[in-house]
Amino acid sequence: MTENFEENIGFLINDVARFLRVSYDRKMATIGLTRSQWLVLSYLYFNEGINQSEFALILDIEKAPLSRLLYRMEMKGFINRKSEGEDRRIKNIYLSDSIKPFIISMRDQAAIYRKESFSILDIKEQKILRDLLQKLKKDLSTKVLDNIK
Amino acid sequence: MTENFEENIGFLINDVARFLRVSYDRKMATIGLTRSQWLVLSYLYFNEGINQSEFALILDIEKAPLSRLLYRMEMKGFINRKSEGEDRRIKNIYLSDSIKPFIISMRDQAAIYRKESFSILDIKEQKILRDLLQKLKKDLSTKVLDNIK
DNA sequence: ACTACATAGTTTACTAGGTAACTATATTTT
DNA sequence: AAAATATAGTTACCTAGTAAACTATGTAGT
Repeated sequence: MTENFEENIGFLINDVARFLRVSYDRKMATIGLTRSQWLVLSYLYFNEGINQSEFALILDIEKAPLSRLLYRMEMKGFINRKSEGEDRRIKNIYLSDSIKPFIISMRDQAAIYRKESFSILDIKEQKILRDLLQKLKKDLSTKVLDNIK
Repeated sequence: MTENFEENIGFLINDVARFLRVSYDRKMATIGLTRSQWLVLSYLYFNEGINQSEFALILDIEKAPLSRLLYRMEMKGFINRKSEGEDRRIKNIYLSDSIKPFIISMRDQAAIYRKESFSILDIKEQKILRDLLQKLKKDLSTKVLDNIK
């Protein structure tokens, strides 16, 4: 093969992301949550009352998939949505009382899992990786915006 | 927030992977292909006649989504599947004649796009990133297997 | 030969992401 | 004030992934 797929850095990033994602999902499934749901709950814990449009920006997904995700989470009783301001279009999102006690331990589990997942790299290597990824992410996000406009 | 999401290396990897994925998908959409379809065609170009189970292993996805992906690609006339061996369960996959001329230029476009995407990092940094990711991937894949068994 | 097990591929049900088109409500322009 | 435009959120349709249950076919054990 003229082009080496194993060396292809684009595929590599996706492979690593998928490994993390899949095994993370499996862990979270044992407590009845998906990765996306866990993420939503974690962010909400520090931003209760945020509206959907702002939340979509923070999570960096489109409003449409967020709408569906929140619908599912509302059905499961994890969150509630309220139109409470002057602007009746806006829905603010709140954690349900029943879910709050779980969030801290959920975040602890996630931190342990993350530590395990990256244990093959020493602290120095992890910092290098983080710096390179931050540089890349920043550059890619401006490039994506350039292409849209 | 006690936990810094911007510094979280797990999220970072997923963010970068998503940026690459989404803008890649947009590029490929202009020539009527999705990223998965492009990948299937590229691999097939060098492995015509492979069967679905082997192909799923190489692509590292489950047989179920591959089955659907190949179905869609067959409907679009990109590939054909033939049961030609002794074992009548096995389907071998071939590129259609009409698609072959496009594959080279498709791969060229992908290479250009990849070069652009990583241009913010110099060659040395790209090598460091690739090495760290390969190390991580190798370790994660064994960890995933450990968790399954 | 018959039974049990294994394998190839498909189908179904779920989560999750994208875009596009839509409704309802606000805001701006004229 | 009315018309045009913008924004918040939803719905519909697409791709794509996991998992589990299924069909059809092969293989191995007894």
